[in-house]
Amino acid sequence: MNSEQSTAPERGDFIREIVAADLREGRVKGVITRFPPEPNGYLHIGHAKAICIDFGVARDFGGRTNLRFDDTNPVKEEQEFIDGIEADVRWLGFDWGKHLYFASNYFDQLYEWAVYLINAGKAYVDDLTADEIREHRGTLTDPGRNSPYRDRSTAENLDLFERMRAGEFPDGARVLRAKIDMAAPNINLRDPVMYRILHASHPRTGDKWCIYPTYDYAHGQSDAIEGITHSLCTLEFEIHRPLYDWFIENLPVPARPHQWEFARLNITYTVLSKRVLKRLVDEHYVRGWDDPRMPTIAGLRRRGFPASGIRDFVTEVGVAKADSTVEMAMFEHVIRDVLNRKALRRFAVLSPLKVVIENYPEGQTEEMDVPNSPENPDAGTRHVEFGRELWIEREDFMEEPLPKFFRLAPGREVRLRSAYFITCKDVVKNSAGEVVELRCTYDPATRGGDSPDGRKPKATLHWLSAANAVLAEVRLYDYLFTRPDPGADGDLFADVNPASETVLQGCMLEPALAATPIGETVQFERLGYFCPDLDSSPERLVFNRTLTLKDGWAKAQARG
RNA sequence: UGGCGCGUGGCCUAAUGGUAAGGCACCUGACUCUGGAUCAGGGGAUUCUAGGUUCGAGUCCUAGCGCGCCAGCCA
Repeated sequence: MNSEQSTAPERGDFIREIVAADLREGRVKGVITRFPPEPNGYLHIGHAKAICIDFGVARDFGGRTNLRFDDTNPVKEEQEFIDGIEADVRWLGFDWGKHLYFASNYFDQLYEWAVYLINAGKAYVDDLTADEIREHRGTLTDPGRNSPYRDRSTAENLDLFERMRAGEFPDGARVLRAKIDMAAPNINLRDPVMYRILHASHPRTGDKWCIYPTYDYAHGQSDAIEGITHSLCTLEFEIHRPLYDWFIENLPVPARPHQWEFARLNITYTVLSKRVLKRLVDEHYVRGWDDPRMPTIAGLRRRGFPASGIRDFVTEVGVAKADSTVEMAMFEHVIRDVLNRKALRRFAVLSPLKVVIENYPEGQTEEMDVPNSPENPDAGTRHVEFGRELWIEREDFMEEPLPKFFRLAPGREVRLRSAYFITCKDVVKNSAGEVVELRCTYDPATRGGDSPDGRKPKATLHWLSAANAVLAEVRLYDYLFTRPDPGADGDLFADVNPASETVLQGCMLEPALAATPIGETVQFERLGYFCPDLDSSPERLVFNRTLTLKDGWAKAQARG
């Protein structure tokens, strides 16, 4: 995925146009981008957009992409997240080769450069507390005031900074700040903090450091060290660019990376904020970061959404600078498009209703040939056992059919897919009046699903032989939130959809489905796309519904 | 209120000064052994507003309005 020698697209999104121009006009000789996650949680589909852009742009111009962890805050970061993020990027289909880096690799260099700035009179140690610093910063409209420690001598700054590093001071006692302009209209330029004291051990550097660089100080220089030509990120960092540029211009860095910002992804009926996702996990609204309802990469994977579909979605959405919220329907459309072409068809009955074929010989079975994929004849056919006792979907029968209901009803004939036409002769009920069994007859002349006399039933049902269907649990998923704009009028957590998961027991599957590998999504005919859950085992099959099929009947019903 | 950015059908995106285009969604119809898929068609935009430059403006200029982001020792 990263080694294609391709030519630049003649016209792409605004970022690709910039890159093409930089190449054409000789500002850069090649293209190196980077994907820079902080390992403080799991990646979500918003990150997938960034990943596709970072790796996609480099690939389109024959360049390369580094995976660099921006691990500058050890109190929030964990090895678990590093591992998870690597796995997610890889699963999405991207390869950083040997270019795996960590901002923490540059801690020594960053420290040296901090000293360089102190010597240049452009950084100072501040003894103000966090509250005092905030107070001195001013507001959006009022300029800030200089710290009383702003004009310390270089010698004193050097001494204090060295002692900060040596661990002489407790957390929060002092910080190193860039000396820029406390009256700058851009608040990021009001003497931003470069280093803070954090007596915390780091997943990578252990206890070597007790002072850590801030993201603002570390990011641009890390890009410079790696020779990143185009530092792509989301819009909220736009206002920080002048600060990155200030560091780059005032430090003897080996290269001058340029940052370009694009709008982050938003999708209706879900939320793409690490902070909120973490709360959903911590407060048990979901079972974990990889819960199939989560918009995390791990959740999407577990839910059965193919990586290629996620990539296609990002392409479909495009890259621009205007804030936008994409409808979930667009995501689902792209996923269905991929799955319709790729997914093998299988039979499964989620809510089984017994059917007895009265005129079918007792004890007889047949192997029916059923296509694996009508979209792709090369996928061949498989055998599905037919017998006297069958399961059909409870919803496929109505004792008193509504006007536009085409499926089975007393006296009506329907087709069982790739099998026979059957006609409902009788309805068996229990003492509560519930339908528990249908007595039907079949037409032996319709074997395979076609009638020699040209009869065409208005409905075709999926079915399973009661004798060999296997039992499974099936989990149905719906939107995580009840409204397209969760939290828009108040508490976001009050908008969590209480019916986002429905667990069905006693579902019947085609026996072959028991061997479906994790990671494969199949279509249960007429029902939707499903995949085995991580909880699934040969002893206890568990399937997730990835997505339903588009359902005109359900839509008409909902419309009334 | 200061700074930065952004305003194109319900949603996303295109146009590179020359007849506002495409996808999603929605609505018809055709076809169909998945009420799926596919195919054909349809409705829907005074390009935020007002001025200006120009033979010609979604695009350039000015002003206004609206929205987003920034006052972490988070990223």
